[in-house]
Amino acid sequence: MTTETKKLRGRPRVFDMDEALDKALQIFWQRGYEGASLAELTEALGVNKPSLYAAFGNKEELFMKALSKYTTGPVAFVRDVINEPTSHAVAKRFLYEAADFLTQPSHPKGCMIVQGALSGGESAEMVKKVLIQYRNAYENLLTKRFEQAKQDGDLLSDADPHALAKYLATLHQGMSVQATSGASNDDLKAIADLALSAWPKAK
Amino acid sequence: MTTETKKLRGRPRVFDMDEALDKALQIFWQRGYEGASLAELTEALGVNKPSLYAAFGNKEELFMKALSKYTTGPVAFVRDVINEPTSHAVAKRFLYEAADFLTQPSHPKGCMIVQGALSGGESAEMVKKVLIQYRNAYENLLTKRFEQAKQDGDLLSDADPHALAKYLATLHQGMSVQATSGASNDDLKAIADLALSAWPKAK
DNA sequence: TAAATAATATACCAATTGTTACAAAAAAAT
DNA sequence: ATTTTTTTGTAACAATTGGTATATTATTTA
Repeated sequence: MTTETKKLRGRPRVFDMDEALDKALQIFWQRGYEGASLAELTEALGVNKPSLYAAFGNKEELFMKALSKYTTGPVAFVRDVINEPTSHAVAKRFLYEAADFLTQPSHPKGCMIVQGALSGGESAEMVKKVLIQYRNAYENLLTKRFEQAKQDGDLLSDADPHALAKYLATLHQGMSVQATSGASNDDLKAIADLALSAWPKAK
Repeated sequence: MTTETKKLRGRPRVFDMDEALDKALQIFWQRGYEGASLAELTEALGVNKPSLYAAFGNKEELFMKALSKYTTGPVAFVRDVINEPTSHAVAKRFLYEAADFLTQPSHPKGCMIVQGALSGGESAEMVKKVLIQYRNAYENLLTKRFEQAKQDGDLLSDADPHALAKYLATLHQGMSVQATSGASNDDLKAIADLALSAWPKAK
């Protein structure tokens, strides 16, 4: 029993918070933080503004919660990537799964962490910063994995873990832009293959 | 005499259209289409709204004109890239100049054609489309250059010009995101070097 | 000097932005 | 049955959005 439904008093909430957050995620994913208006959000969620504010706080908090759901939901798989046995396998799986994910027709194209708030006005500043942190966090994860690969002898001593991680992150971010612009899964796979041919050989 | 200053009648314009457009470009470059408000634009240009509208049309037209200035100004150099003698030289110069340009401290980080309107509300739809066209146009330029390289024997017959062009475009777009997120010139150069090591050898 | 022309500044417009007061409604607790 | 608690719906809020009407000012032409 994960969700302990304790008897709460007061008028019961008419909507499911998790479903609502999911719908908010879709909107933010597609429109970006500033591009998503509260009118569109409440409309899509089927929840009026006071209820939305009571449940999630303001727009920024709603975005952050949707973002959190994004990282533990749709893109949770990327954390497993580092468990591949070799650095090459890590890179390959990362780029291939990115290609699949970014072009999936079941949800908006591209990555929310990349496109959620790249540019924008003053009001998007905080969201922008947080998204940069998310991107850096994942990049650091890859860096550490490739440092490990060096210790394993899987990467030669002249390999640069930081550069390799940034290379993959850059490709992912570029592929995200490509996907949003209409690139197909095959297009991205071809890019991934080309990119992988640059991968340093093991000893 | 490029600018024929014909005697116009009526009250003379108090601001320089070219300078004003340049300032608008900076704002759009940094904020994106939707993120740039008319208040910020008029403030930065030192021109009040009626004058701005009389001179450039509405916000969308102003953006398009700034975009046009962008392509014939700051990023005009990318058209020369295809004149390099080999496909590898084209790729190298493209990525290196991108690294320099995207991190230059004299103007906003990143590329306006990438970040100008990746996501956004309904009102940004047209701008979004136009930016995609610009990106595709340059990608096609690279594709054609690499098709030529195949005919030249500079690329082997199994090379895929389309994929190579998309590979470079993707790297550029990813590097643009990286630059906006704080990556340094050296970071981007290291990415470029790695990316170039994937380049197919000539016969 | 007067007429014609065009850009200026102020002040406004309706529509939308994110956010909230407030009263009615629905449940549990007393 | 009444109180307490919480959510709901309506309706509003000030601020900002992109965009203009209008009157004034500055210039050239006649």
